[in-house]
Amino acid sequence: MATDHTRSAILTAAERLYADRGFADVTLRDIVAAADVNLAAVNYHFGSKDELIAELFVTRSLATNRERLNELKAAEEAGGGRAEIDVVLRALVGPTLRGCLGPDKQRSDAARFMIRASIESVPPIRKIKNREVDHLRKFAAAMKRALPGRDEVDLYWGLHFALAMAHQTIRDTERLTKLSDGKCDLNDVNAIIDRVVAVATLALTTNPGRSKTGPRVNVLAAR
Amino acid sequence: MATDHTRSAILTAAERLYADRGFADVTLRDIVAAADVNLAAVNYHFGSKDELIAELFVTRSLATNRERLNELKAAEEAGGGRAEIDVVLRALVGPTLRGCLGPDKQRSDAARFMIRASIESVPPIRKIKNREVDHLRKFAAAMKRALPGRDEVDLYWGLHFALAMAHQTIRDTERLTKLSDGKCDLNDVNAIIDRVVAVATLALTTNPGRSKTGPRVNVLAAR
DNA sequence: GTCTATAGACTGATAGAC
DNA sequence: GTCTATCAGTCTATAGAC
Repeated sequence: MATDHTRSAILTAAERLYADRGFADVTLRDIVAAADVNLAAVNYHFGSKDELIAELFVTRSLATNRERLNELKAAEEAGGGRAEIDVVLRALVGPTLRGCLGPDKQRSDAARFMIRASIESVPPIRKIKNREVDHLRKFAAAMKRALPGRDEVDLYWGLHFALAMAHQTIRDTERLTKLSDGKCDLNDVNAIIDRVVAVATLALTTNPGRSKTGPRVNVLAAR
Repeated sequence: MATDHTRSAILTAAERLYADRGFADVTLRDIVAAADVNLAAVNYHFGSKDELIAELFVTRSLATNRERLNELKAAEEAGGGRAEIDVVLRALVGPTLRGCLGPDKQRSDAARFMIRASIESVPPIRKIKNREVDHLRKFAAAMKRALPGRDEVDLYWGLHFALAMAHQTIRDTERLTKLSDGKCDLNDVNAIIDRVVAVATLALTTNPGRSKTGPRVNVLAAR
């Protein structure tokens, strides 16, 4: 523990470099040069390059998951063990979106690292994401409490689509900005959260065949 | 052109290997061994590993884009220059989803390669995807014709969310299957297309503050 | 224990003979 | 157009100094 400085210097430098230039472009030699430590120190402290990336990602995603569960728990306790569906969805996508988007967040190394992890999805990160299912089950359960009458399959699709909209917005900020010629404001995080929650809530609370326009709008219960 | 066989042998072997094992795990030496050609042939015919990947991806995604535009054009001609919004959205997400999901498609090298490209998103592929905006503008225009009264910003968000749901479904098949304990059928492509189109259509055709359950459901026009 | 220095195996890329 | 030989650069592993 005498020189824990080396370990944290590697973590700090790696997070910044990966955030700036991506996983493919940054070598261990770049990292140790920026951290001003020896090359072998990475292997000594983390075992391998992949484990270094995994440690960075686990730290940040554990924090997000904790925030999500805190929001959910607070909402359900306030509602006597049951929260409205839009509040549950807000607890699911809010922390992630707030952590990755927004004007000043753009400068945080941690935020930019998580965006990068979302875009590039290298093997060590994919491996960790696959273990996320247990965490999501808690939200599926809360959604079931919020909408006890809804078909279980529809709930899973609703959860899946809510995460899809949130993650794609983080991942593809640039494309939406270009496509809309800057008209879609990606800096107003709260407005984005509202949009995602609203669409997912609507999909989960509208009964099949109720739309006023389309002839075959079956919402979540298709076919 | 005497030995164009070498070139196509490399393409075929590379597509299969990348589909099977991902971009990170497959080396040029693996590819030339499978194609039974010389190592230097890859650099001679394609310039670099990245350009080989780019060529594979461009070929497949051009085919999908063509299919999308054909569907859109046919629908708008049938409707006298204007198609219903759900039909436009179906032309947008249908070809991609049909190309990547489904029971037998799971065996096609091309389909599995495109899934892999969607998941791993290596630099050469990201570069190509960034040029996709012009293609999407045609769909934004068709959506504007379908819903002339709708705020332009809402249309862009609707397009963005439709693509988000489609791509995440392709990317994260495994997670949804695990989360739902197999209850969500990822083999029924038509049902999935219906779901995605239905949610996106609903989001685009419902006026703010009309939901029957939530107190603050503003759909796409948030804040 | 902590860290340095160094070696080894592998990668993509290329020069030059054929 | 094809091939051999070889390049510089990468990650990983380890022997040994502090």
